[in-house]
Amino acid sequence: MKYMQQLEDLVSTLREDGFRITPQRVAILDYLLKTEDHPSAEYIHQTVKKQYPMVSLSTVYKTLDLLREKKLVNEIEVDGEARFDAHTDAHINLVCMKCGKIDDLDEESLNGIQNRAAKKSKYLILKSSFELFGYCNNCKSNF
Amino acid sequence: MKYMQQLEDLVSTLREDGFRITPQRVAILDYLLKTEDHPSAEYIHQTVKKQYPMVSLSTVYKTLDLLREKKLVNEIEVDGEARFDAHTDAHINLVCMKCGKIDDLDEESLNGIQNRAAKKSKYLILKSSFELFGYCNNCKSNF
DNA sequence: ACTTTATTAGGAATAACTCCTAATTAAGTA
DNA sequence: TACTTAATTAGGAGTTATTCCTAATAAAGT
Repeated sequence: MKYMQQLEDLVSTLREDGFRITPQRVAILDYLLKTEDHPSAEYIHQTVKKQYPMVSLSTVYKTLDLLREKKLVNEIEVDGEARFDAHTDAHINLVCMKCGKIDDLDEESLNGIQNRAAKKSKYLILKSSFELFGYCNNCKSNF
Repeated sequence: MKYMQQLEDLVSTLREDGFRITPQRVAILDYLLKTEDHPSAEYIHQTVKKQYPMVSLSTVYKTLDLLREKKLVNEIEVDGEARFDAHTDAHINLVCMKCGKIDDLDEESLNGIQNRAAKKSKYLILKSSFELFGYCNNCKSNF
C-alpha cells in the first residue's frame, strides 16, 4: 500500500526533528493519509477514538497544530470550523454548502497566480487557500 | 464623491426589496463603502458606535448577514474571525499574518479558473474565496 | 396621528478552540 | 532491563466569535 510508505516517511520526519512518536500521533496521521474526506478536529477525534478510545480532543488539536506547522497537513476554514487534509500542494477546494463535503481539484495555474501576486504585492507568501463554495453534483439536483 | 452614489444605490436596492432603511444599516453600509480595511464585526461595531452610540453588536451581525445575502458585501474568514469588505467581484485577498491587514488584488484569470473548475467538478458555484497568507511588505522586513 | 410589523438592544447561550496542570510515557542511558 | 527526564497526554476549565431570544422601538404605509 502506498500510504503505508507515506506514513513511515512522515513518522521518520517527525522523529528526526526530535518529536516523540506516540500512538495518538500515528493514529491521527494514519487516518488523515487514508481518508479522502476533509474532516474537522471533532470528526478526527470521533474516528480515531474507535481504535484508541483514550485519545483526547485536546491531543487531536495539539497534533493537528504540529502537523500543520510541519506542513504535513493543510487546514482550511469552512463555516467557522477548521477542516484538515493531507493534500499539501496548491489546489482548489470545492466546498458543498449543503452536504458539507469538500473535493480537491488540482489546478496548475495556481502557482503562477501566486507568484505573480507575490511580486505585485511585495508580500512574502507562506500559505494559500483557494475555495469555491456551492452545491455539489448530488446536492444541486435537489433544488 | 463616488461612494455617496454607491450608498444611495445600495440603499435603494434594499428599499425596493422591502427592507427598512434604518440609521444603523446606513451607518454600517456607509462605513464599509468608505473604508479600505477589511474590518471584523467587532471593529465595525466600535467604529460605527462613534457616530451612533446606540448601535448594538447584534445589529451589526444581523446587518452583515443581510448585506452578505444580498451580495452587497463579501466575507472572508481569517484566523477564526469573519472580515468584511464591499469589494464583491472575484479577487485575491492578501492576508498579513503579522499585522492582520488585508489587501485586495484584482486577478483577471480567476473567473476562468472558476468556470473551468465548475465544469470539471459539476459543482454549481455560488461564491469564491482566494486567499494568500504571509507577511506584507512592511512586516516582512522585521525578520 | 395611527397601525402594523420589521428591526433593534442587550444579554444569555452556543460551539470551536485554547489553555492549564497533574499524570503518563517515549526514548535515551547505564 | 531498570532508571531517568522531559515531552506529551487527558480532562476539564476558560476564552471568544457568533447566534439566539425577547420585550421595546421605530420605519413606513394609510
